[in-house]
Amino acid sequence: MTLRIYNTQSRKKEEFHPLQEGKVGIYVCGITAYDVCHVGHARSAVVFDGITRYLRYRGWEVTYVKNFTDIDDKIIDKARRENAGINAIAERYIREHDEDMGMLGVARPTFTPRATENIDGMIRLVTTLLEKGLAYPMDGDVYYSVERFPGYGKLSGRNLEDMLAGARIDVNEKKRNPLDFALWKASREGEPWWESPWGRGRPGWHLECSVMSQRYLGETFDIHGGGEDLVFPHHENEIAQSEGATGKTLARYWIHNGFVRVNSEKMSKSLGNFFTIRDILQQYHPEVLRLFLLQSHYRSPVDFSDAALNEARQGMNRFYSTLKLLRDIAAGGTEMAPETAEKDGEMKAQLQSLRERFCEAMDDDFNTARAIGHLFDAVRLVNASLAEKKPDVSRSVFVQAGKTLLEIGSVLGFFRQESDDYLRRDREREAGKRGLSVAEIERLIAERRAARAAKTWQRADEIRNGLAAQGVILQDAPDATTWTIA
RNA sequence: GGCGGCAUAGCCAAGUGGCUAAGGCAGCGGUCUGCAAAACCGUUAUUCUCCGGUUCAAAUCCGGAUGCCGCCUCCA
Repeated sequence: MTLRIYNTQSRKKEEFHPLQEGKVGIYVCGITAYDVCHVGHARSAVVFDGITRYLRYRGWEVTYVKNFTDIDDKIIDKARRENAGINAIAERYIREHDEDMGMLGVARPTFTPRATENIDGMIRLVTTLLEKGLAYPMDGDVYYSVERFPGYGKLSGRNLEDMLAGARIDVNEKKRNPLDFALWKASREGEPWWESPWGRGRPGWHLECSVMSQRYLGETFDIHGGGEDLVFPHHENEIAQSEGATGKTLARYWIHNGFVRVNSEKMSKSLGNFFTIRDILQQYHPEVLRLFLLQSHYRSPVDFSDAALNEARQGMNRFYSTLKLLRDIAAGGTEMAPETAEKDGEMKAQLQSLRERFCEAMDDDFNTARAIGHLFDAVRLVNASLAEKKPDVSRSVFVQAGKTLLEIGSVLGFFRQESDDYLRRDREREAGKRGLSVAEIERLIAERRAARAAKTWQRADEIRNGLAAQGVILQDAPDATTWTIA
């Protein structure tokens, strides 16, 4: 089976073959560290986390590089407003980013370089571009001359004439062509600076990625990713810089994730319609957010809402409820069929088929939505066997089913928690949101158990209906009553 | 103004030329249950925004219309 990836540059799905047998190099543009991350950042992180996990699951050795932009206008502004150093600002938001991503279960990239650690490399790259006649200095700035790079526009499907025809480009008389972009900016009063052959200044935004990707992955590497808003101009400019300097292809496959929307509009800082990751994780389990994000294909827009998250929550509860059943079986607490059960072979075949269908879906441009569908199929299969009075599948095969679910789920970053803990935390969180007291709920349940034991059904039903009116749903089992929030 | 994307059930969402149009949420009927809930079984799109075309065959390809969105300025 071959992995196929939609390449932004060709606008087609292409077969993926890494440059080096058995190894994959991937570079993803990270955040500018000037504020806390919102759900849009979470999507990008979760999508590329899933992609790298799958590439590893498939057996490739993956080097995953994700940078931090720690020198930029917005960081400087923020530092000024807060009367702090830019390092302190960047440091703070990088730390917060790492915390958020940690909570989301995003695995750390192999390397997380920062722009300011790579100034020397950037100066060298600008020097090369000047030597090649692809850039020109102007009053302490250095600009890239887009007309001198023949492939300019190839990633985003634009050409210079069309772009110039559109009148929305600000005029800067220092530039020879309005589309030229700054490689190096002379520093103004009070701004941070580094010494350079062109005077004291600081790098333009696009430069760092060209330098850092080459440093960790080489002149040509396999996959370059980021949010779709980076296609133009950021990634187009990276190509111009890197390929202009080396004469070699920068990245062989370009992957861009779609936006998170709110009421059909892009979630963004400037529109002010964003939700921070940490706020959402107060309301929902991280895996619920992951499920919400991965239930759509990574290139489609996804509309963020409380209702949508709650649907994902119901789905995740379905997974964990089944995992709990399987875990209880593994612990030996459930009476089971003998090891020679008649349907063992069938179940084993289904489990193998689950693996295959999962890989088939993921091989088709990381179709996590389809893959998750298969996971739900497996849940139904297991539940159906367990629903029978005498399951005709033996314990060891159910144990195997649990392992398979955990194995496949882990590729998507799911099922990282013990099912009992997950379900308990879900109850408590949801009760908290509604201002309900867990102790009071459990007291009423105990009272109802006594009523049921005494067969005073009226009182038992009164308690249950009262709780149900508040959204507390009871589930009576022979040995205990559990509860959940609707 | 230039360039591009999307439109599938009540909602979310896979499916990109040919078997019964995945899956989730919600709903309905049944099994189970003291009654419920969960789970399971069944059911909910003769049809994929609309109009034309290509084809033996189209949600899937082509043309047009309508609607929504994005990039072109910082943006995941």
